[in-house]
Formats: sequence, C-alpha cells, structure tokens
Amino acid sequence: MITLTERQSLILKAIVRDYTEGGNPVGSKSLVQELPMKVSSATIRNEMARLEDLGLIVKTHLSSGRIPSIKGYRYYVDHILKPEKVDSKDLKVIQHSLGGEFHKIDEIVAQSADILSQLTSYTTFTLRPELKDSRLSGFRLVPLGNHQVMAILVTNNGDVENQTFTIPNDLTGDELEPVVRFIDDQLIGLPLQDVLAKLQHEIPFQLAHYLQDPDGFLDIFGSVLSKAASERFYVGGKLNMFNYTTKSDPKEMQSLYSLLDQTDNLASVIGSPGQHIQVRIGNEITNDLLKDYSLITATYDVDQHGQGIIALLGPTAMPYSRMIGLMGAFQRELARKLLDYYRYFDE
Amino acid sequence: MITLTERQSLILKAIVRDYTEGGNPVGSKSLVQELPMKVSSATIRNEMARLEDLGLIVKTHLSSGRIPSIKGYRYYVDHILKPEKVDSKDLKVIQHSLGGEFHKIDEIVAQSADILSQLTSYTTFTLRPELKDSRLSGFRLVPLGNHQVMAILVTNNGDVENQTFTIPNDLTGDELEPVVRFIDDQLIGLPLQDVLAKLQHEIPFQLAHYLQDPDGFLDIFGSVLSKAASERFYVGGKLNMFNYTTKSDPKEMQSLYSLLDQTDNLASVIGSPGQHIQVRIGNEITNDLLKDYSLITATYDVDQHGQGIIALLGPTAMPYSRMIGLMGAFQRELARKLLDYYRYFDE
DNA sequence: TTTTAGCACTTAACTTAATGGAGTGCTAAC
DNA sequence: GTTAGCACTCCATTAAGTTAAGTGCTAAAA
Repeated sequence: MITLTERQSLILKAIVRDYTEGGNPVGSKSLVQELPMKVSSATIRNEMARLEDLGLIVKTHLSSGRIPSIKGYRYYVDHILKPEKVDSKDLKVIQHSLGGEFHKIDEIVAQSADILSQLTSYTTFTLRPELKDSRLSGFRLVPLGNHQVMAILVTNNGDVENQTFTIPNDLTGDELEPVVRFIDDQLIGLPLQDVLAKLQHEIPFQLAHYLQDPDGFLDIFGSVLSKAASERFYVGGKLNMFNYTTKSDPKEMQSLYSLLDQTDNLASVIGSPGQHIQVRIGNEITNDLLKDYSLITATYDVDQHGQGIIALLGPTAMPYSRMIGLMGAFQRELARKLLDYYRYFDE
Repeated sequence: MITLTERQSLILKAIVRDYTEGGNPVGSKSLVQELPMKVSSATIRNEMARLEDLGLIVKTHLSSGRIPSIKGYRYYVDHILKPEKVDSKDLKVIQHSLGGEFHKIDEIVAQSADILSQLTSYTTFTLRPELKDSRLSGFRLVPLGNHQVMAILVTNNGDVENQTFTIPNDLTGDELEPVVRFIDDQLIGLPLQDVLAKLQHEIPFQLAHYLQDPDGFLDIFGSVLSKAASERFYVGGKLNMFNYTTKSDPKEMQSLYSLLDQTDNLASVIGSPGQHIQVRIGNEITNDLLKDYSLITATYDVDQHGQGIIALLGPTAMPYSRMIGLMGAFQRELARKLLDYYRYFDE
C-alpha cells in the first residue's frame, strides 16, 4: 500500500491536472510555478523521481516531462480526487432534458445516453433498469387485415414491445381469441424469464390443445418475448470518439467503432458495476481495444424496479473530478425521473 | 463534344483501370506494357498530352503520372465503360439475402442497404418505394392497461406504424370506439398526404363532436401519421467509409459521418434519380463534403406502388463497370422481391 | 506526318545531418 | 533536506542531399 507525503500528493495532483488539461508531459519547471509551496525545481525533481520509483508517473522518453501512469491515475482517483460538485448549468441541462414527456422507458434511457454524451463530449452507454423481475402483464393479438397481425406484449413495468407478422391466411379476432386466452390464463403474472424457459417445453404441448398448427404462433410469441426480455445498451456520442481518440490508424478506429456498434459486446465490457461510481483506467478494462481509454460506470437504482447502468468512455486523461461529479448527479436525476415514470404503473 | 480516337480511348480506359486498381498515378512506361498496340512510351506521352489538353486526365504535380479528372471519369462512364455482367456469386448473395421472410417493407429495404454495402465495401443508401400514393386503410387504438394506449396505423400498402402513449386516465375500448369510428368513416381510403393536410383544419373541429378534449388524441394520431408518411433513408456500411476515405483529418471525417447519420440531409444529396442508373462524380454531387467521392443512384420500380431509390457512395476511383452492373442486378432483384411482397396486399 | 530515341528537367518521397529546446540526473555546496 | 549548476538525453524541426518515376522537347528515323 502506497502512502504519499502531503507534498508528493500535491505534485501528483498537479501533474494529473496539467496533463489532463494541456495534454503535454509535465516538467519540474512548470510545476514549480503553480505549486503552493516555494521550493526549487531541483526539489520537485527529487520528489518526481520518487513518484516514478513508485510507478505513479512515467516519462515518455529518457529526458521528457512526466505523465501519470495507469497506477498514478488510479492513486489519484482513489486517494486524491474529490468529486466536483456538479455545475449548476449542467444540472439544469440534465433536468430540462429529462423533464419532457416520454412514452417509453427506453426513450428516457436512450435520451439519457445522448444528454450525458453532450455534457461530457465523450461516448456514453446506458442500460435500462434490469428486466429480471419483469413479469408478463398483458398480451394482445390485433388483426390488421391483409394477412397481418400485430402481437403486443406488456410487462408489469409498463414496457410495451410489439411486432407485426404476415400470416398465410387472414384471421379474425375470434380465431385468435383462444390463444390470447390461453396466455392470459397460463402465463400472465409470470416473470419473462420463466415464460422464456417454458416456451421451450410446456407451452408447445399446451398450445396444441388450442391450435392445430401452433408453430407459427410460437414463432410470433417467442420473437416478441425475447425482444422484451433482451437487454440493450444505448450508445450516445459515438462520433465524439473522433475527438478523444489517440488512434490515427483508420483500421483501429473501425474496430473500435464496431465495438460500440454491436451492443451485445458492451455487456461484457461494462460488466455489472457496484452501487457506487466505478472508474476503470486503461488496461483495467477487460478489452484490449479500450486499453488506452477510461471507463466510468455506475448503476442507478429505481427501487423495486431494479437497477440500470450508465457508463462513460473517454481518454485516460480526463477530468475525473468533474466527470465523477456529473455521473453522480445524473445517477440521481435519472433515478428520480424513472421513479416518477413508474409511479403510473404502481398501485 | 469531345471525340477520341480509338487509341486515345484505350489509353484513357487503361489509365482509369490502373488508377482504380492501384491507386497510383499512371505513367507512360507502365502503360506501354499493357496496351495492345506496340508503340513507344514517347508516343503514349504525346497522346497523354492531348488527353490532358482535353481535360480528361491531370497530373498531380508537374512531373508525375496522370490520374483521371472528374471530366475523364465522366467521359469514361459515358462513352467507354460497358456495364459488367453481374458476378454470379454476387447475384446468389443478393437473391439469398432477399429470399428470407420479412415482416415489413422497411425491413427489406433496410436489409438491402446492408447487402449492397457488403457486396461493394462502400456506403449505401436505400429508400422505400415512395409513399405519395399511400392511403390510410386502418386505424386502431388498443388499450393496454396502466394508462397506456397503442395507436396503430395501417396503409393500403401493408405498412404498419405504431406508437404507445401514456394517458392521464385509463380508457376502455368502448370509450375509444367513437374516435376510431370517426376515422373509419371519414378518413379511411384517403391518401396519407391528404389526411395530414386535413389534420390542420377540418379534423380538429369534427373531432370535437366526438370527444370533449380532442387535443391529446390529435397529438397521438398526428404523431403516428407523420411517422408513417415520412421518408427515411436507410444507410448501410457507414463504417466502410473508413476504407475509402482520403481524409485523415478526424474533423472532416466527423462531419462526413454526421452527414450520413442525419438521414434528412440525404434526400437533398441524393435527389430524385431518373429511371436508369446515374453516376455523379466528385463535384457533380451537390454537397461540398462529398466532392471527393462518387455517387451512383438508381430507382427501382414496383409498379403501382411507386419507385424507391438505391444509392452507393464510394471513392471517385471506383470500379464503375462492376458497380453499375451490380446496381442493375440489385435494382431488378429488389423490385421483384417487393412485388412478391406486395402481392399479399393486392386483390 | 507520325513515331521514336535521347536527354534535360521536375517533383515527391525518402534519408541524413544539424540545431534548439525542454527536461532530466547527479554532484557539491548551502 | 534543499538548491544551484552542469553535463547529458531525446524529440521536434529544419535543411540539405539523393533517388526514382515521370515529363516535355528536339531531332532523327520511318
């Protein structure tokens, strides 16, 4: 366990700040000017040498200034940084952007990714509150004429998922009614996960009593169901990547971009953060493509409706203090907004 | 009007081909080796000087080889190029990818953009058959419980658009019924454009007879309606841009990328191509961001269901012959697939 | 009149060399 | 423990030189 003297701590802090703001390695001479104590550059150099021995800062070459190492950022984040109180203007932006009317949870969550990316100029991810406890609360089949039927699935959280299908023969509402009744009787109230499980085994047999050819319907139902039960990350500010990437090789840019595009990868990258704000720096992220970036993740808690995730991807040299403050504020505001929203569906 | 001798034509063709394949300016010595006639490099140089006088080829600097100018590509495309017959493997890919089951026109059209981008390694755009003649053929309001209602709109083309709304008080199907009946009576069968127009004037008054507070409903109806009536380009292979862009400046990349992301811009860029395949090269495209690229556009014709658009964006140095052949094949296959699809909805 | 060989010339791209600036580590004195 | 001084290192930038590919032009050949 590393312990730094007060002065070393101040120096590390200044190096992180300078490098984060200016982007250039920081030398002893420039440090001496802005540090509160009055010592010579030689003294600073001595201290820097010690910080380097500890592995907290590194040189880019033998005679360069220093930049923070991953370990240095880590120490900074864990021991030095104090979360900045969120800027009141930023808070207004958040509140205003979340203040509007929304028709779906997913709209709110998707919009959140956009707001956050706008405020940070980085790339952001959001995941809606987890669906583990989602239960099937309604199922409709609406005949639309012309060989089309729309299947609509509603959960106890008020989520609605729908899909339109083309069927060989037109059906009337009456013909569909037994199926809907079967679902109402047997499946309503069950967790989506359980329904999904049953779909493999019991349901096909049971449905055979109601329908001659249940396969088509099973496809439909399964398709809407898995849509409703799948977890999708929303990504905000994908383009912002261009601002903070260190890569100039288009090839690497492309693979990075694909990573963000295929939202199923994101789950493994982001993982399941704990309750408080987590910062992963450089190679602490379990994905080689991201080893030069930093990832800040946090959950937000919507009481009995479970927890969602917000995350932020940026350069390792980012203003952590401001970002953590911002994430904290967003966490709270989003949770509040969703609680409001869910209030409709609670008794 | 420019006329070239046989030999000049061959030289231009070879320059276009070489440059397209190799990416380097083409010199007289390399040309002399691959041209069918046996002349010296000096002769080729003389001819090249003439082609340069005509503005068909240019030097990148005073003593470099030549590359085709915009005008040169233009001449090549107009007078020299013969569309390559589509590769049978490519055709299979197209047919197979379009062969599956689709639930919506938009799925087919979106998928088309992806197929085409995969085959070409460029960026592609598709637009569904135009909606001008789309008529409103059905409207449903499905109460989902928990303050939610889903509005569903169906057109005579079988397009389905839907949106879920949260409403202050729960309504039963019975309460919604007069509204739906009003629409059935007054608006079914009308072109969407007309309905959209009426929404501004007559409908609000008429609805007042049926509902105390028609505003909420008007919002809902208007929202679904404009969703159904809006034209959306689908974009395929946005990432492919990284392969063919000449830009290394991230800033420019970003604006280019935004252009493709905001699909409303695309309409003005792509315009309304004629019936046959159109090639626009470099500054012939009415957008400065694209002045270093080429755009191939074509309509596809689905009889009375109107025409859609397919388009392809790539470098000016692209294998036009192959691309045009490919576009032609795709045009036919997509039209066929959609005719099949629409057959369901025709009597 | 067209084609060709020959040659002087141009330019980009690459390599090498020179220079200046920012920063470091070390030593010896404070 | 701190500081001044200094030799040293490395990057970045500029300058100069070299090579390879290609051109235009001229004068002779076909």
